[in-house]
Amino acid sequence: MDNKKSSFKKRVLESLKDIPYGKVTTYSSIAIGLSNKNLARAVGNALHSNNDPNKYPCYKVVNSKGCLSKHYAFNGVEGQKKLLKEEGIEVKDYKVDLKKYKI
DNA sequence: TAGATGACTCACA
DNA sequence: ATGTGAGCCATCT
Repeated sequence: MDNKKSSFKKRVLESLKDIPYGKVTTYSSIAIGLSNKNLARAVGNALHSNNDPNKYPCYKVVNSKGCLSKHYAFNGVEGQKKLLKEEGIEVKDYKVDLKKYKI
C-alpha cells in the first residue's frame, strides 16, 4: 500500500479519467485496456483502494451486468446513481444500459 | 514466504 | 433464466 510505487492502481485510476462524459466502462474493459481481461478482479481492488473518488470517477465503472458497485466509497450506490444521472446516464435499479453507455 | 481476500468474469448445469 | 464452480490478478494479513 504505498503511495508512489503501486503503479497498477494508479494506472487503473488514470484509466477512469479517460472515460468520456456521459459514458461508463466495465472492469473487464479497463483490464483489457491495460493488458488482459483477467485483471478485472485486480481492477476492482484498485478502485476499492481508491482514496479520491472526487478525482477518479470510479462511479462510472460497473461490472459486466451493468450493475453499480455496491461497495462504492462514501455516498454509496445512491450517490453513484445520482452522479451517473448527472451525466445523462439512465440508471434502472442501480443498473445502466451498457449497450448505450458503455464505451 | 505463503495463504486468504475481493468493487470480477465466464462456463456449465 | 437462475445458481454454482473454477480461473485470473494485485494487495493484505
